[in-house]
Amino acid sequence: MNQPGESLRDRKKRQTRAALERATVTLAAERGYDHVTVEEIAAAADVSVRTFFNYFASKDEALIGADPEMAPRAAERVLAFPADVPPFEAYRRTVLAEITDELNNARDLWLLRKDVLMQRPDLLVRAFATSAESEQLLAAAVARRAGLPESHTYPRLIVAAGSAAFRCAVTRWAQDDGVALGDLVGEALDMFGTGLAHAPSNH
Amino acid sequence: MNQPGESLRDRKKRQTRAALERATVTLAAERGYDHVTVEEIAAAADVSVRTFFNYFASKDEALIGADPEMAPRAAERVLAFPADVPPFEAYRRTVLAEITDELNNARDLWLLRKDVLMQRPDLLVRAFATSAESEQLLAAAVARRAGLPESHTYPRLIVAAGSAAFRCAVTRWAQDDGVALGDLVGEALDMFGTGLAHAPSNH
DNA sequence: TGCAAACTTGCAGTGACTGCAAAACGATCC
DNA sequence: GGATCGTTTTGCAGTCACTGCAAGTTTGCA
Repeated sequence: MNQPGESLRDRKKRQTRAALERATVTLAAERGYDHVTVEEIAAAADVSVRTFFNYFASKDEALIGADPEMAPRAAERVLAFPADVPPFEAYRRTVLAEITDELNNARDLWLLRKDVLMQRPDLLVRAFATSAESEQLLAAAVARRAGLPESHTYPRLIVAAGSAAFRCAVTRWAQDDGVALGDLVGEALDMFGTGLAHAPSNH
Repeated sequence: MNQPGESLRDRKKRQTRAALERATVTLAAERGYDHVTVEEIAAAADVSVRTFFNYFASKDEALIGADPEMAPRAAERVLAFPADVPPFEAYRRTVLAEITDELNNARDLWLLRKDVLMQRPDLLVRAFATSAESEQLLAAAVARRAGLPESHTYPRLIVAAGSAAFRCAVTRWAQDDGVALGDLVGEALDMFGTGLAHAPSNH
């Protein structure tokens, strides 16, 4: 018995991963990130500590909910846009689409993460460290769209700009209330698109 | 007895810090970052493990040689440019000046670091996580130059772009041989300055 | 010389993370 | 409805980064 692409096993794995992510975020939001041990997280998700580390390489990763499928999916998205969409624009739309999806699926978790990240901004950066290979994958996709070699600086900068935009946006999102995260990311990416050389006026 | 700004104590502290940094980088380059323990590093620098952690909050920090004086110094530099230099340009020149200084003082260490970072690119990102407060400080300086409130996105993006540019540049520097790091960083910052919307042609 | 402040050190403890080998579990084939 | 095989979970023992604390040592200064 085996639905194409979703066996019992697969379903259980997704559930376990989700439970661990959720436990990490909620506990961290309640008591503060480093007043929660992996042992407690594992207990809350009803698995052993060792299993926690089978799913996430670190506590940091679990907090951010690092999803191994995200990078390949995003890369596909980048490549799927019609040929006349410029590479930066394709990347921009991909990022915004991913964020929209993510917030639709797990807005509550992000609201909790916000609280955690507000107190420990470094976790945001640290969490992105994991994604070195993900960045590589995305950069390759952007490079292909741009007709440039993978080794070129441009696609890497685009991807790095995406991380930077996201980081800044989350930081602001955590401070200002009532702004949509997607809007903030979009705004930041626009600035990267048009260039930082000219300062915006202080209206 | 006390030269203005450089007592015996201060000198010793700088020496210890430098010795720890050097020991970390050389040992990591020789054997690989995670085949070196803090205990060994401390021994090589002739201090106790506990002292290591009095100087660096983590092994990562020691590898990168995180300098607590760098951020304030850079902030001063940003503010020191004549008033007609636009904020992004001031930041750009500051970054390039810092890199030049750093390479002049410790080029050998950076060549070793290059090897380590080539094998563990995530360390570069992780090391930048430490500097959350440094970024804050720099962003404030840029904001002041731009006549914008500290909470504005623009100065934060500039600083984030600086990190991104540096990261990308080091990565390329580690791969291509015979390029100057400063040039790579300058090139990347120029792209951020003029905007990423238009892809460079593949000559 | 002697006191106070700043540094260094050892120690004991916590907790993240890993490798390994055994047990539990799910898929598959007869 | 097993027997079997690959996958996942688990416990366990061990390593190592990192912390707080309470001496001990060194430096700055009067």
